Amino acid sequence: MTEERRSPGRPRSQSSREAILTAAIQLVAEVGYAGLTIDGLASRAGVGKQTIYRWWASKADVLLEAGAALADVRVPVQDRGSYEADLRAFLKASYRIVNQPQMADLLRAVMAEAQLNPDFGDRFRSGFLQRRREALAVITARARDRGDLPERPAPGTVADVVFGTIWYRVLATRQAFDKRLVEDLITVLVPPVA
Amino acid sequence: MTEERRSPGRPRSQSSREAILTAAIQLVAEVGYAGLTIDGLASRAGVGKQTIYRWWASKADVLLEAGAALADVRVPVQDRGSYEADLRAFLKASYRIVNQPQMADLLRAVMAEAQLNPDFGDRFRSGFLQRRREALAVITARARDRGDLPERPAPGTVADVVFGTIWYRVLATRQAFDKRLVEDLITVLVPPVA
DNA sequence: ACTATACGAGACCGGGAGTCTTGTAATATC
DNA sequence: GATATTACAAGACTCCCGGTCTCGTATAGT
Repeated sequence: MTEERRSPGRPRSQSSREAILTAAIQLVAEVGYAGLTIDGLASRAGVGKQTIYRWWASKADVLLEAGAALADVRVPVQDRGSYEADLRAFLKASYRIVNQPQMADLLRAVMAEAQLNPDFGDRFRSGFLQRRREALAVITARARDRGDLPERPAPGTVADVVFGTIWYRVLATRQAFDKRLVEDLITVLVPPVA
Repeated sequence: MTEERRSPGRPRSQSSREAILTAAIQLVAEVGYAGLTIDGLASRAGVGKQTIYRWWASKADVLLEAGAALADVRVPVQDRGSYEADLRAFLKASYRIVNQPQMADLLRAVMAEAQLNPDFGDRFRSGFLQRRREALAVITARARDRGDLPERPAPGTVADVVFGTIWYRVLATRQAFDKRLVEDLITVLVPPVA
């Protein structure tokens, strides 16, 4: 599909790219997002500042790409037979991602930057948040076809509740996203017997 | 209760304090939190920078205090007879606060800063987020006494779901917190018949 | 060979955060 | 009233960081 037309000139250095992504994840964990500087990132990665600016629009875009690599644990959307089973699988995959060591710090940094930098905010919403909602929408759409989906709340509200609760724990209470929360969310979103 | 022991020296200027809080709210709406500078804030308020640094630890602390003033619409905790009625009153009061003109921008700024500045994050959590949770806890505790509270989810999860969903809309989707969401949250949290 | 692009290194500039200084104003105590 | 104490507005000052630019070099296609 992506048969890249090779243009003349020196090609992009993949080793530099990976060094930058790795250094970004490390540095956010070490010094926090506020302490993360482009100079520090460049020196840790052993690259020139210009190499960062050439490929990314901001520190946050570097982190977003690093996070995508860190979380390529694809959220499963296979049919598990029922809305409840599908939802449980989705939630478990989500906490597997969120509970990765440096992932919470990374998510906090990226969400913060999205509030400060409107352009990045747009990229973050359309390139990350929206994709997560669409993954969940596959599950609710299937449940609707199956006749499995409760009347209320609307699928959009399901997404608001699921992602809202997870993000709130990451940003606000800093509690772990544990299996207990998975079951509580299912209790709340899947009607008892119907 | 607060019979302040007056110390010698010129007292704090209340007019400067109010000018700073007002200017902070205006400027966040005008130039965004990222564009809000201490110099700009001081000059808009007609005060010296030192006056800001003397009373607040950061821009975000100014905003937090300004927001408290803006939202002194106290969330009602009167007993309305049932868990559902109490919860509905709480949610309606919450959206009345969140939907104030400059409130969403202010909340976004403060939550972002809480991720960047750990010290402010602690103050924000204990001085704001925790208080909101406690207000809601009054309602769930009363429901428990009344025999009105569902077994699941636990009160803590109720708070996670309520505040999480609201914050997610503010930070992520930027959808309005409307009456539709109030009813959806009640549908989700209050069991149909019990 | 020639052109085009990327690279690491680092100089450079502008702006904002935070501190400090100066001269003045307001209050308590004597 | 005199003195001590604290707050005030204004602005100078330093430091650090983001972002751009320059330089010499490296790696590709033509």
